[in-house]
Amino acid sequence: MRTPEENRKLADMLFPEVKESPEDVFKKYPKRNVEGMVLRFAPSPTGFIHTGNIYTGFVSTKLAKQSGGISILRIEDTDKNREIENGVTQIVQALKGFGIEFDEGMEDEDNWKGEYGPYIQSKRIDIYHVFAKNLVSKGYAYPCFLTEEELEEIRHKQEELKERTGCYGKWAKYRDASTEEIEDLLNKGGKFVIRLYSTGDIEESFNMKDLVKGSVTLRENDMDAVLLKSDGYPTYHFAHPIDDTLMGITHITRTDEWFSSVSLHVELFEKLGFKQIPYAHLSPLMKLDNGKKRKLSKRKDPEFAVSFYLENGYPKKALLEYLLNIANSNFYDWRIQNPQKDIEEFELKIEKFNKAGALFDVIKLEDICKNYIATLAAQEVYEMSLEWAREYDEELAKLLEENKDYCIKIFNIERTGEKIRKDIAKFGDIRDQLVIFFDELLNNVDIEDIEDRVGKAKQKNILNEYLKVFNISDTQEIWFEKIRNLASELGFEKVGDVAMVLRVAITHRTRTPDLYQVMQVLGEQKVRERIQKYVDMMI
RNA sequence: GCCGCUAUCGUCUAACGGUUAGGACACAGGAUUCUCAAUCCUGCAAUCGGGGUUCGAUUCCCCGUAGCGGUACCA
Repeated sequence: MRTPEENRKLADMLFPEVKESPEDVFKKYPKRNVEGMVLRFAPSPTGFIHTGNIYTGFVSTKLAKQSGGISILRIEDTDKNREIENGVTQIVQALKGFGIEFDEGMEDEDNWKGEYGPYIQSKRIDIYHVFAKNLVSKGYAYPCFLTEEELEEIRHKQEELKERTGCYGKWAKYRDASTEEIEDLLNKGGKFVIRLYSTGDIEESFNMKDLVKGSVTLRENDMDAVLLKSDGYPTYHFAHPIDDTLMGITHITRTDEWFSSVSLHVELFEKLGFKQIPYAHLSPLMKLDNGKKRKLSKRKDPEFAVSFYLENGYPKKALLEYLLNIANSNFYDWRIQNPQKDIEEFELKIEKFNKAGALFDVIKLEDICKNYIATLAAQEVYEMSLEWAREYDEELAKLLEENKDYCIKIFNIERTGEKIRKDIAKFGDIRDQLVIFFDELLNNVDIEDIEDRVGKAKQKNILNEYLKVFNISDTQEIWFEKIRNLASELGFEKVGDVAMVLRVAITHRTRTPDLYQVMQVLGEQKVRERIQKYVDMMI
């Protein structure tokens, strides 16, 4: 064991450039004076934004906002190996695309807003070093010179002995090394990391409250975890208590995978002399893989990349609704009762979060999307489709731009009144729905064959007769009356058969929106043309 | 292996220790002055297993089992 005096000397030896004390640092980060929750979303800039990121980011900003608090975007870029160019901008843009914005934090690679910055960990190295030095001087941390090979060796030995793997207790070779030995290694240029000098006992348990999980029992930590890597960057474990404390975070919302490290974090809060910030561990989004549930992963599940939803044109708000539904499943009941309200008005409750991970259910998502789009006015559908198309389907964008009024009329079919059509889940579906309204698109698709139902001669007969009575200004009642009369005159039992012949002649499809409305939108001339063309084709 | 968390229809979930275990999505059937969609109605379908505690257990306790997460100089 080193004496307090030796530890102070060691601290100076290790961090000669660090002059500040923790108190000095705290002066730059005054206590906040806010009523609500101060929450942070802290992703790594790996260049891959996944649905889980949107989920955590959305939930954090929503909780902060509805409580009258502050939301922060902090970037955790302490792993240089995983960094990617423009990673920060990508995250910011992706979140912004979903309407998720923060009160403080990074705005792109170099800029941030807020008084508690820097909001990117690579620019906070000097801060971490102040606390690391302080910990060393108190004997709560020490330099460790174990190489990767040595660590590997230790692990093998532990496995052979069936002991827990890791750097702890008697296995932590350098925790009680003498100052002389350390100095010697330093002089030889030995690479080192700074480790926690853990005083926990794995045999001891303690209780704590997690805002989502409730009361939990944990073993004390006894691992001499790495605090500062050999490149001087902090590990997540070390940066977390420091950043969250300095930034005045009131509740730590993070994904469940961190739960196992809570006891380590608790020990760090203690050793750093910080007040423990309460945790809320959010269960992760899962997917079914070969019949097994598992956490969504970046590498294995490209379909959970946010870009997937954007490319297919899932309405962003509907995705948020789906995520809200996963967070607090009573959201759906609320939505049924308040079909028109904005999700801003729904109050998310942290204690209602589900404890187990939820499977990501695309079917349910599509249901929400359909319902969402059904609440929009034709004009809005047009605008959103156009916005999407401009980015992902230029040809469609052109079509929409050149036929604005016509398209709005199309989108208005079965959008008013009692029976609202719910067949659009995503803007990627729009193109297919427009096909029957544009000759140039219609000519490229095969005509659905209904000869089995109604023979050619009869079809021809129906159409010729219909052309004689067709009048575009008929009301829907008269329109239908005419079809019914035609059916009985020509000896058809079912009105549907006659309507089907008309439908196929006009749209080339057996399944379309309300035929009367479709014809109204197409206009008299086009309807006559198409019917005539179909008749001529019948030989 | 070890540590921890979780466990209700296929999925997301609800149920002061007392309910015919409820709802939503999906699915199936029916209704609807045209097909599809929508809408309405009906149906299908669950408390992981075993022990306790209790008059009574989905609910509390224990033991299994399963799933998930962690077990890194990744976050």
